[in-house]
Amino acid sequence: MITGSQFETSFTHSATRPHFRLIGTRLWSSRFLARDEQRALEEAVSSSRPVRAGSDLVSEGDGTDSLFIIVEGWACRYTTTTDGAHQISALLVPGDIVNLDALLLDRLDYSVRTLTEAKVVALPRTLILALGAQYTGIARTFTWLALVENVALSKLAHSLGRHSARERIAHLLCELSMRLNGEHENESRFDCPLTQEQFADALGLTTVHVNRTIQQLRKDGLIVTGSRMMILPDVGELRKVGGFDPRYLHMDQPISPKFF
Amino acid sequence: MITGSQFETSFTHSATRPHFRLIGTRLWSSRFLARDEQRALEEAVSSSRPVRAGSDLVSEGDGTDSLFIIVEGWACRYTTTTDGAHQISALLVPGDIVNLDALLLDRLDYSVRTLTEAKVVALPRTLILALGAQYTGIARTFTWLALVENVALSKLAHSLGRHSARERIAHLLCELSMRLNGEHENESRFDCPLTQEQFADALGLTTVHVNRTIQQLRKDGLIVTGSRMMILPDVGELRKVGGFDPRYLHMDQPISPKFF
DNA sequence: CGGTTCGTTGAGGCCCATCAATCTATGTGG
DNA sequence: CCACATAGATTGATGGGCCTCAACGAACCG
Repeated sequence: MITGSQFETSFTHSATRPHFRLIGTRLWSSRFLARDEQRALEEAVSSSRPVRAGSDLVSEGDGTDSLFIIVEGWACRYTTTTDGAHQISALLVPGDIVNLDALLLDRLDYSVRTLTEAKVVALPRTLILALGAQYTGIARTFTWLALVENVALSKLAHSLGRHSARERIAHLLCELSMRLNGEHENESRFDCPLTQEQFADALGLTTVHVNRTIQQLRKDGLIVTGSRMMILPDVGELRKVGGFDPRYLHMDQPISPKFF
Repeated sequence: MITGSQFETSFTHSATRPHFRLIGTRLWSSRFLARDEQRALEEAVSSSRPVRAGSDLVSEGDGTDSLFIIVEGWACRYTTTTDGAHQISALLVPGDIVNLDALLLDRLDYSVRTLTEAKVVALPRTLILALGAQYTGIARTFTWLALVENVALSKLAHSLGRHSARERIAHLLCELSMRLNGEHENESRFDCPLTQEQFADALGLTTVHVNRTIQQLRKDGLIVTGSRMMILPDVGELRKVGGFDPRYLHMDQPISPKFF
């Protein structure tokens, strides 16, 4: 197991090839970033570092000196209670920030573990804070990212509190499809490395019940699964099942002229 | 029902008595605020405005021009799905910010309704954004607030996904006790206006089951309820039942010297 | 005094958990 | 190349936590 502090020491903050690493990330596509602010962030990011599957990027209780961004692979944020039960609070795919909280909280309340082999880059916290003090757009971007995460967590709470197993699974699959593939009317397919146990931990269920419910969805023709491949033949129908409305993801970034 | 836009028009932004309104709020006690930044915020806040119980402060889909802070009374953030089920994602007590998301999102993904008569003050969004651009501490404070809300929502998700009804109720009561009264070893009591239906909506349960579980907690001597009064005779024991660890609330604000 | 809100109680049943076993795929070392 | 180990998916039997439906009681109020 890799603790956060051991982990980040092996990053090199070379300014040699700083470009293009952030392109496509949530961070990069913020509507609040001006061109020079994007460039400043690009120069703050470290080179990418490979991480093995199943290792902890950060652990509960850590104070971490860097924010990490997933460049390749999947990870998840999760909490553990005294009784040993896990709850995954976020699935992290390429472009997502791993530990936004580390920016201003000196104690993390969750752990983050890779679900596959992954590559991550690091942004030193103090550097981001300094950039945020200098560039308004950068400060706003990180606040915006935190607010968007809030919305996603509210949605998760609603799903866990008020939806059946079938609805929860359908909703999660619609969300993953949207985040990975964007808007699709009909078929959508993506590489999904999640085990049924991880589905269970994300949805507040047991693996047994996840299994049976997925079988039911398969039988209904709503999903098709191959080895790590997830196919949603009819996204529209699956959205109805899960009560999925993509707006909460705030993936579109329309510029309302009179916003400021 | 009062929509957000109708609502905020009736605020007056007089600079006559700007002091003391924010004292005790989460916002005010941020460790990131310097003295002059506190003063700048004080001057940005409107006079307080009374709101009737059961009225919506903001509604899903709104774009709202102000942030509201509860000065008196209780409210809740909640989401509704197509099938009509409610899920409360946050209980708001005096000092809490109602709609932090409105700062940078142009579409709210939840509604906020007062649970009692209440008084709120408003902070115009554009003014906060301007202050955030000018004062680093103010920008950081709002980011910090968003991050702390993140942690609370993760905790809620864990509770909904992995805890029994008994544990969820115990946990919520411990949280409310901590937020309202601070740290208590033994007895803690507070005015609790929540109906059992609202408990149910906050905990992902039905009113019937909340009722039976509360009765069990009463029988076990863990809670005593009078008219709107909630008494926790043994907070320590109740914390064990709910698996409650107050650190996630981030209410203490220790200054780690080398944080920046 | 009738209406409304909220709390309480009972009967019945389903969704999902629990426990445990089997099956399959993958990988690893001899 | 096979024996074996391991992770993950699947299946069955059983039970319990929580939901549903429905009714009633209690407190408050115009």
